[in-house]
Amino acid sequence: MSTVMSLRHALLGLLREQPASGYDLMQIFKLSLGNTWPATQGQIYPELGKLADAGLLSVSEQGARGRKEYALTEAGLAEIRHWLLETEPELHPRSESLLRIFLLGALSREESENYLRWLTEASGKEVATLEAIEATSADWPDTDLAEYSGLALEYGKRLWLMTEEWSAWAADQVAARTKAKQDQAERDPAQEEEDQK
Amino acid sequence: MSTVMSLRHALLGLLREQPASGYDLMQIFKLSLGNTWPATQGQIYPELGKLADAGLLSVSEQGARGRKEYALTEAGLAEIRHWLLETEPELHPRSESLLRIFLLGALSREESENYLRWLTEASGKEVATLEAIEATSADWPDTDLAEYSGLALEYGKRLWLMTEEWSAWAADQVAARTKAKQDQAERDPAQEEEDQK
DNA sequence: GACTGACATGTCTGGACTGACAGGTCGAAG
DNA sequence: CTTCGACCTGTCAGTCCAGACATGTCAGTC
Repeated sequence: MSTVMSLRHALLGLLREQPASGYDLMQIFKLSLGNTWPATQGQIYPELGKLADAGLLSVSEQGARGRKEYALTEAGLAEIRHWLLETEPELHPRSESLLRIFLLGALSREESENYLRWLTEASGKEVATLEAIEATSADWPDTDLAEYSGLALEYGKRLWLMTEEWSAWAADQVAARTKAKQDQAERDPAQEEEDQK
Repeated sequence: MSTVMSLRHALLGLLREQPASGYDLMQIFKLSLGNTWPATQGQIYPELGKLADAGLLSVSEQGARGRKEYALTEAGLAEIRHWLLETEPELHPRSESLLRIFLLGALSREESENYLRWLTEASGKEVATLEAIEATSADWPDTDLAEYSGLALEYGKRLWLMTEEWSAWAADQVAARTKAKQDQAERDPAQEEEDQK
């Protein structure tokens, strides 16, 4: 009950704001937490059941169409606090993006540069998206979730801005080295074939 | 064979540089890729077997103590290239760090601020670690992996520097809001109890 | 000649996650 | 009155992965 499995904590955290059904939570995941912690039905419904069994949630209301509304219990709140305060954050998660960088050597220099240029563009779009969200956030309700969402939003903006700058720099680096190799090849044609490989 | 499972690509990528055994690869993972893509024995050995069965690797040498050295095949290289060029990068991976920010509202303001201050400090240490690694990188061999590792290193540095700055800013934000709420409470004592909760 | 430490390979259990499938209800519009 | 779309709940097969466990070999040294 302690290792990773943060879906559990995401659900508890959302239910801290207000009771909700599995269906409601799916919508919320799509709109708000989806980028941060994707989750599908196949996970949410069983997990809600387990959490209720464990006493971290209670079924606060049974509605139409078999709707079950869950509410956070004291034990549930304690579990969130325990996770935040007493378990160590994972500072080095698996990073597919970084892995791709490490493997870039398997491509030609042109292809690598293209990839990095594409990343620059994609990062710029992410920044724009987040700025658009920020613009609508003025009329958010004054809840804790909204306040801390604002901090998370700022983090996202800085992250993508950083990625945009870095990838532009990295693409330039690759391009510069391509050129250096070409110059070298002109000076010493015997090397040329090997460098192109 | 196409969805995620990037351990496969990490292994293929490392074997692109030179043939190695499962044991060798474990050491390399610990030292170099470990922060980016952790992997354990329990995963590496079965995966090598599968990759060899699929023809993406070949057993290039059988040594003492049952040692099996694997080498990348043409099909293996093609698979790396396919992954890099034709599969879409996951731009929004699960982020435990961000999830923690979203849930910070479950803590008191003091606790939240402490967490953010701790993060500032931890980020600073990460920057220092990466700078130390960078200092030793001057005498790295002049391979593709080394070149692209350099780009990845720079990414890491910028990421942690950004995190350091952001978390310091976020802690200040929380502190400022704490103060604002206190001032308000002094003006309107009836609200005090609710705000402290 | 016995011990130790690095070398080297694997298996197994159990939890997390994806993507697809399956089934049922209610309100409103045509 | 029927049909459609939104609502609402779940299951299942297959993969991925962590952590622990099990097994054995070789080189050097005391």
